[in-house]
Amino acid sequence: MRRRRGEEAKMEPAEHALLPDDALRTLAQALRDSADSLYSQRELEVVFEGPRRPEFGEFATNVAFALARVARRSPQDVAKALVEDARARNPAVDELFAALDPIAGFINVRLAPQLWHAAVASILRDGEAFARAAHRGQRISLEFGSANPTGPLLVVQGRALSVGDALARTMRLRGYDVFTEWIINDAGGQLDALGRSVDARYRQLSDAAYPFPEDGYPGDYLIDIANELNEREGARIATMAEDERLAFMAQFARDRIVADQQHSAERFGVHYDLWQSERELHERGRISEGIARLKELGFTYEADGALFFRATDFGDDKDRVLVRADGRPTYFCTDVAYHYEKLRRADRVIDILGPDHHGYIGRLQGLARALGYPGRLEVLISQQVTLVRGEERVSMSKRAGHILTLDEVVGEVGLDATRFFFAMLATDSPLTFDLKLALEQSNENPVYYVQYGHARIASVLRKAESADVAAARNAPLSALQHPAEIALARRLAELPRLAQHVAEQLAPHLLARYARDVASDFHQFYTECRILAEEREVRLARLALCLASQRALATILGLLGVSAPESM
RNA sequence: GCGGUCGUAGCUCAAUUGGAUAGAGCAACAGGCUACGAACUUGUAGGUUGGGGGUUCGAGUCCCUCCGACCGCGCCA
Repeated sequence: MRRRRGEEAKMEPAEHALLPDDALRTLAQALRDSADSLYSQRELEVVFEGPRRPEFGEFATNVAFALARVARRSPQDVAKALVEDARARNPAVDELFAALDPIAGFINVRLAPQLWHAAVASILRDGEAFARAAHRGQRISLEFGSANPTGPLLVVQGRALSVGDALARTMRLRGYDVFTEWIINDAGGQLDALGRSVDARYRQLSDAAYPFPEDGYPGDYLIDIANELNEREGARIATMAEDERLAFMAQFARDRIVADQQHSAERFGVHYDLWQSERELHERGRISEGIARLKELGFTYEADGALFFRATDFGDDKDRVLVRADGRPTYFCTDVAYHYEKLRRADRVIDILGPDHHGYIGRLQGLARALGYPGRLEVLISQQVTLVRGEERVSMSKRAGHILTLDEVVGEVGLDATRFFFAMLATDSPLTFDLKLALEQSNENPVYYVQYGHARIASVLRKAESADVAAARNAPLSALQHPAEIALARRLAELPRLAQHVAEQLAPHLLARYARDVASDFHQFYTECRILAEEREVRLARLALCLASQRALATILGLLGVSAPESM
C-alpha cells in the first residue's frame, strides 16, 4: 500500500502498511497540534471511543467538550474548528480517514477501508500470536476459587473459577507474568470438625444410631471416605487412641477432598500454579514472619493476653486479633503472612473472594497499607449464585445435605456452557442460574451461537479449494468494501485493545460479550456476502476474512476456556 | 443498629468508568433458503434505569435521602 505517511508513522517497520491505531495516533497528534495552535492548550488528552450508534462512525472523540470552556465557544464550534485546522495541518489525515464529522460536539470518525484491510492482513500474519502483547515483566498474583477442604466444589467456586481463569489467560496473552494460586484452609478448627464428622460416619458403619456431631459436615461424600478408611486402614485405626484417630481421619479426609477439588478444577479446565496449604505456611515459619513484620512496624499491641493488629489505623472498623490469648493464631493471622509474602513477590496482588467475605475487604486493604504496599492489592467479590430449576429453588446449604456440586452442574448443562455463562456476567453482580432453562434452551445459549460461528467458518474452509485457502493468507484485500465486511474487519481488530482493557479493569465478562459480537458480525457478513461462488479476487479476500474471523473466535474462546469446534 | 454489594425491557444481563436517541440475548409477533451449515438472518413490540432531590454543557454512572434484596459485623474459618 503506497501512501504518504504521517510523521508518527515513521516509527513503524517499513514493510507493514499502516494500521488503524496508527491512523488514530496521527489524528490525535493533529488534533493536539490544532488545540495548541487555536486555543493554546498543550496537554490535551485525545481518546477515541466506539460510539454507541454505528451511524456515528467507527470512532468518536469528545475533546471539543474539554476545550469548550477555555475556548468560550460551543463544543460544536470547537469541534468544527479543530477538524478544519487538523485537515489543513496534516494532509495525511484526509487520506487516512473516509469521514471526519463534527456533530453535536463530538468528532465522528470513519477510517479509510485500506486501514481495515491492513488490520485483517496483520491478524493473518500474527496467527496464534494475534492480540498477544510483548512480555512486560509485571508479576501478578491471582488467587481465586479457594474453598475449605471440607467438601466438593460448589457453583460459587465455579463462578470464581470461570472468572479467575479467564482473567489469568487474558493477562498472560497481554504479556503479564501471572501466578495463579489457591489457598487451602487446613489449619483451623474446621479440620477438627471434619475429623469428628468422618469419625461419626466411620462408627455409623457398625452402629447406625451413632450420633452425628452438631457442627459436622453432613454431605454423603464423607460416608464414602469412611468406607474407604474402613477398607484400607481399618486395622490401624482400631489400635489408635482417640486424639490420634481423629487427627488421622481429618488428615485423610482433607487429602482426599483436596485431591477431589483439584480434579474438579482440572476437569473445569483450570490449572493452578500453586495449591498453598495454610498449615504448610505455619510449618515453614511464615506465620511468625508476618507477625514479626507487623510488630516491627509498630502496628500491633497486646490486650487481654491476645495480640491485636491496629486495623482501625488503616480504615477498618475495628482492630483485629492476630494471636489468641491461648497462643493460637487466627484465620486473619494466616492471611497476614500469606499476603505479606504475595505482596513482596508480586507487583499486583488480586484476590477473588466469595460473597461471604464482604466484611473482609477492609481488613485486607488495611493490611496491605500497613505493610507498605498501598494500591498493590485488589479484592474482587465473586457474587452469590442462586440456583433454580424453573420455579423451584435449588438448595445450596451444606447443612441441608443435598447440595448441588460444580461437577453435577457441569454434567447437567455441559462444560462449555457453564464456563461461558459464569464468565458472561460482571463479577460483582448477583446472579440467578436457571438449570431448567439452560437445559431446555441449550441450543439458544450464547455459547453455541459463538461456537457455531467458528464451526461454520471451518465448514466453508473445508468446501473451498485448498489452494485458494493457502493463497488467501497473502491475498490483496482491497475487494473488501461491503459494509458487512468492513464492520467485521473492524470488530476483529478490536481484540488487542479489548483484551488489554479486560486485564486492566479485571472485567472478563467483556470477553464473552465481544465473542458474541464477533460471531454476530460474522453471521451477518456470511448472510450478505457470498464467498466460494465469487470471482477469484473477491473469493480470496473473503476467505482471508473468514480465516481472520476464525482466528479471533478461537483466541477468544480459548481465553474463556471454551472449545472452538470444527463442526457441531 | 453499623458497614458492604446491588436494584436497568416479562426473564437473564450489558452500557468501554461522566458522553449523543440506555443496548444485546431469551421469550412474543411478522418475514427470509432452487445459494458455501436456517444452531443463521431481517423487522416489530417491549423502559419515568426502585422513588425523590442535588452537582454540570451532559447522570444508569458521582453526592444526599427514602424503599427493597443479599452479605458481613467472633479471640469461627
